[in-house]
Amino acid sequence: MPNLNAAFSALSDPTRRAILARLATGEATVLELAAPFAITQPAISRHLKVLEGAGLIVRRIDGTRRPCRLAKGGIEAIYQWLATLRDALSRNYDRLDEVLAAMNREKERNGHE
Amino acid sequence: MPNLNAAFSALSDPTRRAILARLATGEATVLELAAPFAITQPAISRHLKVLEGAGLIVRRIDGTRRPCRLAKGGIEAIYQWLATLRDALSRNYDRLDEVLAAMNREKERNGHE
DNA sequence: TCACTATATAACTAATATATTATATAAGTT
DNA sequence: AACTTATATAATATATTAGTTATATAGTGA
Repeated sequence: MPNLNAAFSALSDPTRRAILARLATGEATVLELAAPFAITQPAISRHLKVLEGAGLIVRRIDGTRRPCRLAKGGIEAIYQWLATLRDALSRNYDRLDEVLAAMNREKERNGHE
Repeated sequence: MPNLNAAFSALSDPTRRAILARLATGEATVLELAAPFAITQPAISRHLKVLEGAGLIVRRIDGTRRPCRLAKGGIEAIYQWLATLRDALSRNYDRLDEVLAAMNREKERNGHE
């Protein structure tokens, strides 16, 4: 059971989503990740800490560098949660629409606006 | 372009995720959605407002009731964002692992710890 | 050793979010 | 009309978050 709270919360920030998108193309160091943004390095370090805490990235040590990459497990976990919701929705959607349509038809018959 | 910030932020709250899971089984009113939780009705109303603002649910009017259901489009949008990230990750994952393994082998050869 | 580079942490500020209670609104019932 | 039910809104307290600047830590290389 991964931490969905932390993971979705981490994803709610556009800077962090951009960092993840960048990491989808491969490993990168903190400064490399910081480069495209107009915010300071400490701010990026904090974003990375959030992403790591949420299980969305992992880091390794290479001298003074801390290269980051995506954590497959964490991303898969939230993907699965959403997939489950989406599937349940799809399963019920047509039926639900039918029910609602029927209710509307009934209202019409009863002379409601 | 849906509002990913709002959508992921909405999903970061466990009460709201539980509400969505409940709605995956079909429409429900505010009080029905509030029933399982130990928080007040106004708090639930706010959660629903957040979910609606994020495009994850829609509401209709039925007398004094405001039945809610999942908004297929919003859920599909974030699902797709995650699917894209996941796919990019999968595409790079094996190759990346190979690169990292190669780097480690090289380090070993160079006598690093 | 000294200076430089890469990153992290601390202290602080400003903005945002969640919950509560109290109250308003509007529809349904008698 | 009066009472009840379903929901929303306002006011408020508290907690969390994201950013800043300043500083610390730890490798790297001359």
